[in-house]
Amino acid sequence: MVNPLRGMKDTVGEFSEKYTYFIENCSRIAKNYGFNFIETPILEETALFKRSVGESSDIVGKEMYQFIDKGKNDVCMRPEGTAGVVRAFITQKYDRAGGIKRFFYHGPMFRYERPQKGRLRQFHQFGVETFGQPSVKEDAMIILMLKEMFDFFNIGYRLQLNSLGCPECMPPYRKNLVKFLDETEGLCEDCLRRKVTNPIRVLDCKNEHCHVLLENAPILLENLCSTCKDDFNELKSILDDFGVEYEIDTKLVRGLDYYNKTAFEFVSDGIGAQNAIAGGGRYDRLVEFLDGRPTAGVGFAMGIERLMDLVKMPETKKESYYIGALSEDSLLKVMKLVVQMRKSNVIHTQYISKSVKAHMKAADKVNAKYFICIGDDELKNKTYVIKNLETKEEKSVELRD
RNA sequence: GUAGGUGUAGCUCAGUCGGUUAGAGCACCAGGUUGUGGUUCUGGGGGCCGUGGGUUCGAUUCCCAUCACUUACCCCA
Repeated sequence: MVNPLRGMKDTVGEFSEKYTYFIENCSRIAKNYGFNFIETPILEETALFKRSVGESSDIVGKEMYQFIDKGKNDVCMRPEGTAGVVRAFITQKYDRAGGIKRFFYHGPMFRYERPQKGRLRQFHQFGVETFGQPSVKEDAMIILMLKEMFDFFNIGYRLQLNSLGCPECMPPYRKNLVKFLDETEGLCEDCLRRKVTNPIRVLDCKNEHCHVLLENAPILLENLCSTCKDDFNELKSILDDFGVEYEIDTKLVRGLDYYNKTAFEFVSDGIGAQNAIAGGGRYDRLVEFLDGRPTAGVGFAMGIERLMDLVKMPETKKESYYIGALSEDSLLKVMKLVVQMRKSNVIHTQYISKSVKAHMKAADKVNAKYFICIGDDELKNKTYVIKNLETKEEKSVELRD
């Protein structure tokens, strides 16, 4: 027997129904907010992810499905969605055209990690990206959109907010932080490495000992330039106005290198240790890092698998038909009726003749609302009966050729 | 990469202090007098007890190894 690879799951059964339901409704809401569907390739040049997600990130450092293809290209299966969308934005020369573009996407992402609850090697994200809109009002708007999606599915969450500053205030802060780290003894190995590669991520360290050492570290949020500070305050005030609750987390830095200014994460309790259900923020420099014209960007991604346990499907109302044959002679007639009715209805059937009772049991099994059976009597009288299985009402209908 | 937990029917799990033919519930199929369902009743199919080795007269059970799944660390969605 061939098993699926570790950390890879089939989309099938109940999960498949929820998945479709989720994508359909998120897509609908995103369209209402002015976003258009985009799909980018799963395979991209490795350089794309190295330059966008960042070599210092764990994702690029150790979690990528990377290989050399038959054309000797160094390629990767995408570990996240933003890089590809930004690349597509530049490929289409939208950066040169100017204006505002909004995209939503969904599909599989790949990271070579140890699977656990809420973490797979192939998982699925639904995400959005806005290009060319530097206003913090857009940041607020996509958070409101995310809230609307979660509210639609009745998913509880906590929103955590931070600001990562901009090219004006981040570098001096970073210098400050590195100085502090240099003076601090006893940091864990990872932090010593991060101090060089990406010092901001030291703040994010889960090591308890490091936590204690970092208590007096300079705080990013208190060292923002006036523009960043104003923007962050405006974001908070908009969210207040819309009644969106949030927590400020000065240590929220996120694992990807491309974020600046607004960074946020939606977390949910009770779904295991992997509790981030959505994350996003602003990435105003990313387009130019990837050789496009400087263009502001902001977006988020949701982890679909992590949300599926929290999504409850609405009661589906019965509406399908079941049509069965009572004799060998009526089988063909049943098939004709089935094909004709399938033009506008969901029809279940079976290719064998059997008793009314057996057919009705089969009709119940597929959750049909209406029941039709055709046997020799029906062929002779040119009529058949439609039975409503819920109300038990029966209605006679003419059987046409 | 590290640590714990679990592998028995399609699914959820019992069980064997080592001993004849390995069980239940659910699901599936058939039937309950010859054309009216869901609940019920009866019957049926279906298991190399994860894999390999060791101890033993005898292993699904004890021991070792291995693989898979799972949870957690780490990191993230």
